[in-house]
Amino acid sequence: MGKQQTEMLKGVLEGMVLAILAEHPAYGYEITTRLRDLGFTDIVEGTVYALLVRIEQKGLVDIEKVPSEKGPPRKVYTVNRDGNDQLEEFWTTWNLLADRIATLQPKGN
Amino acid sequence: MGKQQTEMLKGVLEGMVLAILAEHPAYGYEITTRLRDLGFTDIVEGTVYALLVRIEQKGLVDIEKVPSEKGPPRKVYTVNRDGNDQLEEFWTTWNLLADRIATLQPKGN
DNA sequence: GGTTGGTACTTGGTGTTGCCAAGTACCAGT
DNA sequence: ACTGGTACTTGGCAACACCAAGTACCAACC
Repeated sequence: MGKQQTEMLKGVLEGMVLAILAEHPAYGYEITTRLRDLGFTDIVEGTVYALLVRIEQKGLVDIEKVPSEKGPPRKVYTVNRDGNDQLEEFWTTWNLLADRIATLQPKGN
Repeated sequence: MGKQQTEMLKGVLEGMVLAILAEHPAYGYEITTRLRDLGFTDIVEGTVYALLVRIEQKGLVDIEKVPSEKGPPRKVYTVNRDGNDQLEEFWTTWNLLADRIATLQPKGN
């Protein structure tokens, strides 16, 4: 996919990752593959890890290190209270935006 | 609205402006007020003008200078062929994204 | 007749965010 | 030993929206 989707992801990817983590705790690599399964085939690992660092620094998640049998230890992320608040805010903002944009879309017109 | 919406607008605002221009040609100040009417009350003038310069340089619009009775001459923008292509691509990308995000939203699930 | 206020566009700098590219580390199977 | 999958890190880059201030033009007002 082109640059267009890249730009559109800005500000959205964080919410998506929080949403994924809200389903159940997960670690970076797992999240990446989950996103790929969702259709975001060209989201790069580095992007996800950087994002995880960011939401960690914002204090939206708790972290636990869990040893893996297949490689380095996993950093398992769990959304905490602040993370849930942020996630809710994300959904309201998103829905608002989506509604407004729908107004502009020449579909039902 | 907060930073969240700001980030979400990235890559979306351009499409919205193209969509507005596709309804009928318009000039910067007009587009800004139109966006405000749509609910984007805190979109700043400077942002819109900068965006217009960008889509002009990308060759997505044609420009005509029209004198105004109330101030400096208006730069009236019209979407051209490339602009329309871009707009269509915007809608498909947007709809795809919206669908995928809907998957993650714990509403109908 | 200078000042205010609305119209209309410009410009330079900033912060956030996702991408890119390369690297580290660990382990299993060949 | 070597490849390949798992798992995380890091440094530099580009795009985009915001911010702040400025220019310019005109009408109306006191």
